[in-house]
Amino acid sequence: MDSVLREAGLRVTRQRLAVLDALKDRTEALSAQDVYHEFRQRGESIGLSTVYRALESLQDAGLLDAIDREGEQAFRYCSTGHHHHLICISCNEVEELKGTIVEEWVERVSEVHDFDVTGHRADIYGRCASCSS
Amino acid sequence: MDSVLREAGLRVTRQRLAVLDALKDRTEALSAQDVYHEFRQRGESIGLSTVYRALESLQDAGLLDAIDREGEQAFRYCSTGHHHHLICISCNEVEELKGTIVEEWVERVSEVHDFDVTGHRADIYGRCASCSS
DNA sequence: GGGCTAGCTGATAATCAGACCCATCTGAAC
DNA sequence: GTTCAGATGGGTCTGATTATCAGCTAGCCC
Repeated sequence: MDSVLREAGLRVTRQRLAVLDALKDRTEALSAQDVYHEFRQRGESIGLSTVYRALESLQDAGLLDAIDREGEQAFRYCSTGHHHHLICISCNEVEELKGTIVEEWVERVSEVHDFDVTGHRADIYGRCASCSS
Repeated sequence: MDSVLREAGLRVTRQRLAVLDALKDRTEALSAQDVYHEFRQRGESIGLSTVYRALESLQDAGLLDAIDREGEQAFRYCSTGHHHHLICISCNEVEELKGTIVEEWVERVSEVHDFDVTGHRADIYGRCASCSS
């Protein structure tokens, strides 16, 4: 676990490891507030600012993906490589979607519109099988 | 202009007309704050809450499209019918993208993952031809 | 192993979009 | 014209995120 941080050029600290650990092995996305409160409930000490900073640097390092939630950002430990998300608005469960259809679309649009594309987002929201039953 | 509001089941008020007017004939997206400050600078009186409410109800009525901007929502007067956006991060210019590729993708994913889809977003960000030169 | 220092932490304050409240106002239906 | 549900304004509140800054510490050098 240390190595992932080190490779990303980040100093290995207790707090970063704790944040990474809280997101690892989870398929749902958590916001900074979620993570912070989870720590507090467990009696672990961490600063709110630190949680924000840890999430940001882990995202920059490509270890976490940010997911837009109504009014706040949530983060998920994701595989590397570009992908999209299937997000359950009920339980926050997130599935990764791999594939090239969207990328091909972006490529085509960028050419047709003479647009210098810097990014795109394509996410699907809804209810997962267990939440919609 | 009145008729669009009336058809949407909204009462025709000076403020709603003003907000609609501020967005109409513009291709870029404006946030509630943008709209509010534009009014204030012109010396027109309107409440901030009213701007928020007007934008919300106009969006609900399908007259405006919401666009996610870093930390805030922006709105654009858009054609009816589902479409996606090509957003210039430099000048906020927005182009509408029609097409069914994304919808087909969503449809397929929804079936494969047994997901009750309630919405999706597929927007492309970058620099328009004139901003990238 | 000890010291040094850039990078990190944490508490608090500041900021900023947006929601809420409530007294007042006004379209529009009669 | 009267009526009143829906709309407005603005002040206050909330909740997420960012800035500040003094103190701490990981990791490098000796």
